[in-house]
Amino acid sequence: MSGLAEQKESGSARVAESLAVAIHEHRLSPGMKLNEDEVGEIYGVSRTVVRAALQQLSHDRLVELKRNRGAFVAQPTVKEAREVFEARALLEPRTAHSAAERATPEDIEILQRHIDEEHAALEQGDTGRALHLSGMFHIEMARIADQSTVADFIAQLVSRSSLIIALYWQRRAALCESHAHDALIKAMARHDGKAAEELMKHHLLDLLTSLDLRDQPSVAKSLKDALT
Amino acid sequence: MSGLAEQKESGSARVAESLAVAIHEHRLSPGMKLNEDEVGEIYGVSRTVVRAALQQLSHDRLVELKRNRGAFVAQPTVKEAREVFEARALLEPRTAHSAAERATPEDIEILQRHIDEEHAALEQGDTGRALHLSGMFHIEMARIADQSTVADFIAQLVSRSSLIIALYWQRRAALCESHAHDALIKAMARHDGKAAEELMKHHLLDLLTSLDLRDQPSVAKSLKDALT
DNA sequence: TGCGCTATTTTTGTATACAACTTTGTGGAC
DNA sequence: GTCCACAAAGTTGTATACAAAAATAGCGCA
Repeated sequence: MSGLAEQKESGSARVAESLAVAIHEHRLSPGMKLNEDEVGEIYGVSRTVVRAALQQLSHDRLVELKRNRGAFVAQPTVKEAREVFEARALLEPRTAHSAAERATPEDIEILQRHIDEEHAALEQGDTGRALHLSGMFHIEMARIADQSTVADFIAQLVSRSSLIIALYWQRRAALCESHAHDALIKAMARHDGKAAEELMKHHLLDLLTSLDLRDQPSVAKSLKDALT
Repeated sequence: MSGLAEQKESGSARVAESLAVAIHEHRLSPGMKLNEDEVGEIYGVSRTVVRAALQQLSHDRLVELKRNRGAFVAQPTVKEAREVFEARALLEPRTAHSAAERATPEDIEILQRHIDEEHAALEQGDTGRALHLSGMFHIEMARIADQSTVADFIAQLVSRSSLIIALYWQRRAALCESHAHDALIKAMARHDGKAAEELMKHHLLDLLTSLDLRDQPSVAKSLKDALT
């Protein structure tokens, strides 16, 4: 599938996607400087497209742009982490409610496939892929709810959550215990909106409490930030 | 204030802001093509900064970017309009609740000033400014709630709402009857979170029902769209 | 006259060149 | 030896030049 079929997306989209994956997988550390020339060299593109990609990632809050200073991998603070999950708590439970009421058998099938792949990835120890699929589950749910505007917000929040989880992860088992997703899909299969809403609410709470948000991130943006 | 004091923001931010205002004030019609050379000439900047501005506006959903085709002023569909207000209904009532509980006397003062200016603008017939201030009221409320992540979403939704209202506006009086904001500020002054939440919920419902979302937008994207 | 193909023009996508700013390194004064 | 000023290097911000794609116009043909 990655041979020569797709060539439609623009260069900046490709670079942004690749950088986003690298950030999610924690290969790019929070706070790391993203030099435009360097990135351009790596992907074989000019600074023009690198800048477009960085601007896009900046809007997704995966990188922070500082005027005349450059782009840095975002380093969500504890406050920001809480805010992201509070925003999700506002959006996702009622979206799950709608999704449960609207879900078709095909939708359930798609979600079930996501869960199965997630399980497989976890068993193989590929936590990065499991995390990605776990996020896709949430995004797919918003799509089922037929709320593309909310879905866009959720997609952004899920993306930021991945970075947050990578930063503040406390215990591996809490990654997004597929039990929660299993229960959710069952509620959706029987179109039990209220149950889905409650399950999602508690799922997000569990996710939040599984993070260690007591102290500041360990990696500082700069030495000054760390030593003052 | 517009003489020579501020010169800090980048060119693209300035262009984006100016275009956004023009779109909100309906001076740029939905569907209108935004030629990069033309825009650049108007603002005396190169296409480079115009493209950056357009990309930013695209992320705010105020313009639509079509690959190899260019940028067009967004033309929200009826479905999109409903979705925007449904998203606001998810976010704003509970944000108003938090804001009411946290609001300081200074916060109330700021909001009151917004309302006063809004009243003044309405009496002067400057509906564009009134609409802008009305939106600022909602954004300020999210700021008071100390939820900058949610505030960013609300800011984007308010911005899109302005365009939607400009498109689907039915009756002038419904613009954002300041009565609703007056009642909200009173609830906040007495830190009545529950009341603020309910008021916001109904305010948004009123806003939505004041729009004429029965049929498609009247302005076509191009002459061809209109005549074929 | 109407249709379809090709050539031209226009516009966007990308690369490169230059200017402005920030940071860093060096040297001198105290 | 420390601090400040200034110069040098490096990076970002912007403008321009070129390539690729789309829109348009002109022509030939039925």
